[in-house]
Amino acid sequence: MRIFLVMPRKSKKTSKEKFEETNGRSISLKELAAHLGLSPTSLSIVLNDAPTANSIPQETKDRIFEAAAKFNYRPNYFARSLRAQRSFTFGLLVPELSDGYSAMVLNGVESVLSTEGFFYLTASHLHREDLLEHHPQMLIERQVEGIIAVDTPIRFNPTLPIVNVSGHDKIEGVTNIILNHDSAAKLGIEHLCKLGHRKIAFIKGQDFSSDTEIRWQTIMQAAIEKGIEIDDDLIVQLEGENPSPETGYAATQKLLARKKKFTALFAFNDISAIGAIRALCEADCRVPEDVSVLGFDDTYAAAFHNPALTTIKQPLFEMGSLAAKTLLQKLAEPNRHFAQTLTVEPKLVVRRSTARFSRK
Amino acid sequence: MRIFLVMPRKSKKTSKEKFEETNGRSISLKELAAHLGLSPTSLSIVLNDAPTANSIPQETKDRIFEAAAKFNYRPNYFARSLRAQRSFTFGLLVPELSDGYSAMVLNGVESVLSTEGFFYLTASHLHREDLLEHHPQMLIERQVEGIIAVDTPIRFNPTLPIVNVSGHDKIEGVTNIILNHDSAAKLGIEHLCKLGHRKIAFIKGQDFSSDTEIRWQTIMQAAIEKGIEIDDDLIVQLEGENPSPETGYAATQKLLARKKKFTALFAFNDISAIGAIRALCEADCRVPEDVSVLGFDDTYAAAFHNPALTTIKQPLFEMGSLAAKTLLQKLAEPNRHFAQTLTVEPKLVVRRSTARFSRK
DNA sequence: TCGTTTTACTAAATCGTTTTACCAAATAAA
DNA sequence: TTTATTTGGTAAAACGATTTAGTAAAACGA
Repeated sequence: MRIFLVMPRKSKKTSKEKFEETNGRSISLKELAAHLGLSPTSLSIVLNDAPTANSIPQETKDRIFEAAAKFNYRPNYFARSLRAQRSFTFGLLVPELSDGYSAMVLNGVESVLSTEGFFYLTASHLHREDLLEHHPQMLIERQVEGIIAVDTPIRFNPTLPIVNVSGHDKIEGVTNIILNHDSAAKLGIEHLCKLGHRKIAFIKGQDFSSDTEIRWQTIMQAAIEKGIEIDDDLIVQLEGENPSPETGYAATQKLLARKKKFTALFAFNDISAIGAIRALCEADCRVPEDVSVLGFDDTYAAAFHNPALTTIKQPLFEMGSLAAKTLLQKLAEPNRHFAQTLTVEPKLVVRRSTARFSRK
Repeated sequence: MRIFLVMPRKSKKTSKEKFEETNGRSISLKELAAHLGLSPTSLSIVLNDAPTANSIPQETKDRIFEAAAKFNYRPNYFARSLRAQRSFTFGLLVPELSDGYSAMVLNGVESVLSTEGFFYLTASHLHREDLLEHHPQMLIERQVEGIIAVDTPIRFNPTLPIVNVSGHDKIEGVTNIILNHDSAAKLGIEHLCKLGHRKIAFIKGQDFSSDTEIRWQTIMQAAIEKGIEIDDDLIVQLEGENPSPETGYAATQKLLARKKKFTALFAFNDISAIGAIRALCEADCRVPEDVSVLGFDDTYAAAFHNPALTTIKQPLFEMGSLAAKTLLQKLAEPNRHFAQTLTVEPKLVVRRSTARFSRK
């Protein structure tokens, strides 16, 4: 079955004129067929360029195309989907939209889907366990053909193709799109090392974040390789679901309360780095003169923060578009075996929040 | 027709167990009916609690409910939608997702829709004229029951209910949800006045932003009322579609190049205020000591910027939920007349980016 | 007792496509 | 001339629900 996304446009009428021609109601195949004195079957065959269409003379085809254009015929989405058992729709599971992270990924997803005639339904789970179970069910009921999860644990039976952006669980049938965390950690640690930092504090992510564990593991590894000692007192963790810098602010206050000296802070992400900078400022620590702060993600907030954040960039848009492309491929080739992980590369983006450590 | 969103849950089986009972495929009404030795009609009547259902004895009803629960029966979305001519879906038109503004509105929309069994399809137009025409068509083809537009001009024939968040065009059938811009402008201007500012610079929005014109008009009005003179040389306008602070940065550089003195800057939104602060910093203007900067929107970025932004808060989440509620009402009461505009109130949020003007 | 109403259902139409299975006429091949 | 193939279509089934228009039996009323 060939899906015709775009009807041949011969006439230059505006949508308004067409609207009036069809009296405001969209025309059905049956009506169009009646108007042409042909059967719906013939129209369907011609409009979809089905195999049988070669036996239909060009002249008839032209008549059909012309009428379809004139009446602005569009196949009814439900009828077609019911028949074909296809929805041309994906489900998107995200924690929350306004954190900057998911939105960037969605942009990438949409950029691919819109050229393929696909749409997507979004569901935010807010890290709530009940929604993590319920939303996927609802999406499946809506007949989505696949699911793209973003920073979301898979708490349901994967009966359809799934791509998980920043997913780390190895589940049959689920492709994870992940950052090369080893590289990311090395980029971060080496950058701080080169600047002379040895006492580095860390903000770990919330337990519910998919990347928390791997990021922490790789950072420890990279630190060991560089001979950096990680002091337990210099580790704090984000708490709570607030998608604003608030959590990073609170965590850093806790860190400062311990009165242990550190010259650099490696935050879990840009959002928490921004919160951290606020806490540091309030404690009369200058960034970067007294403490260097390193973010993660490179969301829009990073470049224009004051001071501009040095950060490890994740190619979020590309991760979104890769997720969409992969899922489309999975649909196109259901029997092909797909890699369980696709890896993308991070980049160090040096701005103003990190600086050489100078003993005072 | 009553739509049963939630099936009675008698058994405590996990979704996985149920999955195995039905052999992985979801069961159809016909199959379920055959299994019970009844007609599909009877099941439909009972499950939907149709008027005729009173003539069915409770015992039979129980059998039906039980079997439906046991086999985890779900009505096929396409079949039901085809028959009922309903999609339980809205279309959302946004300029872009990752600017913080649209995402907050979408959060509000989703919070309402998810309790009503509705989903939404998102389409980003990036302010491109072709997409402004094309996307609504695609959404309508997908049979959305209504459209919520966010900061988006209506370039199509409104054949279905529409709510436009921050829309200002008066179009029959379109309800605009707008901020009380008079209040907003007054809040901003009065705040700056009280702090002693008289030479105020302004960043206007891009021409494509729905709020640009009204915001500018109301600000001028408020300035006149306060006896503030607006110097043409102190007005700059955002240019380009970049959703990052970049545009505000560029605009402010242009402003500074004019070498005209000003003590406060009223930006079009938080994003551009953040860009402006960067430009001011680079020009060795301290914020707020030398120049006060006032933002607009109160997105997540505002509170934790350095310095924290004083801003005019738009209740974006509420605007989204109000939009969703209104659109649902429009569907429920197609003949009722709805107000052409619904107004929400701004709030002044005083933080650190504005301060008293002190002559040096 | 007869007619009416209520009870407990069901057959068939419908929503708007696509697909399968066919048919009649014309043309080509043997 | 007969048979096979191509041409140019169409009728009907299918997708999976809901709804309309019934029907047969039981209960009720007069």
